[in-house]
Amino acid sequence: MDIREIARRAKVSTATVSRAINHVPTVDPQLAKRVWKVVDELGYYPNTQARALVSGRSRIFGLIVSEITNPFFPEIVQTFENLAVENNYEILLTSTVHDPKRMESSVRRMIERRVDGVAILTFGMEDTLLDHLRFRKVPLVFVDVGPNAPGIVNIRINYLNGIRQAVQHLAALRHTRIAFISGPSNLKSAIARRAAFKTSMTEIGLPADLIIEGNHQMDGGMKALLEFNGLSNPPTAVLCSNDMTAIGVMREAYDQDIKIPNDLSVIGFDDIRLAEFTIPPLTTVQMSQMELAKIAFQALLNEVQRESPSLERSEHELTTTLVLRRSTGLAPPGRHTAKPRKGTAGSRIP
Amino acid sequence: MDIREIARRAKVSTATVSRAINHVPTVDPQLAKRVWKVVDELGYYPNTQARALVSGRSRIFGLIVSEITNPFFPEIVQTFENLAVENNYEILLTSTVHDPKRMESSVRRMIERRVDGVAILTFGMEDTLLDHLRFRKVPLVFVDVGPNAPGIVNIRINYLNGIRQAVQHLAALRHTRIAFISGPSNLKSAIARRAAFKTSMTEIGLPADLIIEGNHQMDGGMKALLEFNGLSNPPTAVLCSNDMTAIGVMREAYDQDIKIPNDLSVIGFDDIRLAEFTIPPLTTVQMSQMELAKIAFQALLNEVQRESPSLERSEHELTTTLVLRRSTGLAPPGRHTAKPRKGTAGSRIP
DNA sequence: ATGAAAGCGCTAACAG
DNA sequence: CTGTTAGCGCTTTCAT
Repeated sequence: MDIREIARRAKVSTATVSRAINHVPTVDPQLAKRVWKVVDELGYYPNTQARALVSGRSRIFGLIVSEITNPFFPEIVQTFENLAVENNYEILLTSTVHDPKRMESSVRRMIERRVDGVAILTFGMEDTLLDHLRFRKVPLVFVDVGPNAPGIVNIRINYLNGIRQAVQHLAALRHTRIAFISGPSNLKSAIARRAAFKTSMTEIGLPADLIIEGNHQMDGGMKALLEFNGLSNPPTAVLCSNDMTAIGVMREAYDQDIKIPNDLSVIGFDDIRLAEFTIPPLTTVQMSQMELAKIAFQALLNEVQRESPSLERSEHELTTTLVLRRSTGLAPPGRHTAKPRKGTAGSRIP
Repeated sequence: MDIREIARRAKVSTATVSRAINHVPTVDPQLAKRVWKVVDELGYYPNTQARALVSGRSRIFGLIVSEITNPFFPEIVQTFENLAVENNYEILLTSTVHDPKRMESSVRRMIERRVDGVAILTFGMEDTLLDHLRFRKVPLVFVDVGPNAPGIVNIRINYLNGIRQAVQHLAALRHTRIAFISGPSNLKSAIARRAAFKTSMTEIGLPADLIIEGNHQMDGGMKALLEFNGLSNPPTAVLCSNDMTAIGVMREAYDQDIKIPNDLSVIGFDDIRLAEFTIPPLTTVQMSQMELAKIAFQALLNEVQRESPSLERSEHELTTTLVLRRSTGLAPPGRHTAKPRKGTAGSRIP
């Protein structure tokens, strides 16, 4: 069942069918009605492959993420899809799973399917790979910082705003020993967060000397808390470079029978959906995944709809902000002496 | 840059280029080498739209889920994508977000993009919608139960196995007051789980009288626990129809200062990634999302690679199994008198 | 083993 | 306003 079949049955030419389907205003309403009638009767759906082939636009946007199982991404993917549906786009989702081969195949898949634009929401991607996309003039959107070139859209994150709020929130609760568990030191976004922490502490005259490098995973948070507690004067509050790290801290605290927020305050970063469901609910710096997805999608759409290619790279800013839940509280009294802490909890069943 | 450009530069016909690229064995190795050289030099990538148009196969599998933000799905999507990459397929991911309009658009999108098969991992989809797919002879895979028709693959879940293990685990820990929080009663999968619970209880001579209907969300679990605690003889263990419900129970227990597992044992269902990260880590019935994705993908691939259309619907079974973590323990002593429970925890800061 | 050419389903000139 | 027709980039007979 193709456009000719429709044309035959509606007794018009294929061109008219095409025009009717695409709502070209010049077509006679009578004919249009006839065409639509047949279309509906036969359950005809245009073949997008053929459309793409002739029009040169696939109406597909690529979306490259690190891994979908990373709780940071589902919300983004969902928002991106919602916008795609609204705008008659499809989304080609690929994940790099931190594997160079998969990064390569992601780019290859984007090119093979002739996507109209790509949002790259993964951190750390070879520049040479991106050149393939750039070479083909595929509109690109980056987070944090991408190559400095025309037609490339950049979403800059204001990490400082939220992290400053977090630090000041803790200070207001009379914490002075505030620690930071960073992300991997080869991640731009992690570096920026740590820098924002240092700045925020310095601003209010507190030393930013309690910093341990984590890995943005739960076990990194667990290990870091263990280390902090080995100190003669452990922190009373811990700010984490992402939520998974904070969850690790809370888990380790649970195992050690350290009460949150009474004995220890914890703040995360990202505000993944899960943060609402932890025990206690996690106070965290929100980097709105919905906002991020919206900005990225809209930027792509602008780029595609623009007649003349944009000559300058554009910038967008996404700010971060603290959301209070229940993992932070007043600094424990007598905080300058290490509180005696129990060992691991007793044996469990089974 | 197209196949003709390659042909010109390699001084062969487009047919030969096509054959070389597709590794047709009859092509002269010399020529093939020449073709590949040019392909690599120019960074040529075949246009999949054109390929699909002429071959009639898009090499795209559709994947319909309820919502990507439901923690049950990311693992499935990731596994599905990994398999797709291995097999040179692309995946068209759509979510219904429980909206009839979106269900319709999901089906429409699948048809427009001419997918080679669809895995429907969402519960509750109009049969009339599916008819559009069936009509076009698109291979379909369902979970639980789909329409009984040729060429439709069915993945049947053995709910009983895991739920029986859960019930018996609790019984072994001397629980006799075991409650169940079900899912929405219009969901086939939820009904099946509740039935499995009843069967399992009856088998060992325990009454299955403590059942409250939840909603597969956190708040449903919270409310249910509240209700149970209003009883003169509240349960000492709660089995939940899914993990989010269990997380709600644990959250409410935390608010009520009920200790898990000391005062109350909790078991979930699904074993979403998050279950490992709760406090305490959640004992739950695992329904392997990886397995499910693998079965679904493989079934689709089989269907596509088969020469003659299969005449009978095929069945696959996925079993469930209990995974022990730390949310279950011995029934509290003197369980037949309601343990006095404190009210909500004191005021919190901020 | 290779090439010429038809055609997949659609859109967009161009003609009328 | 409508129809005719030339391709979009590729695969695949059918000849050679």
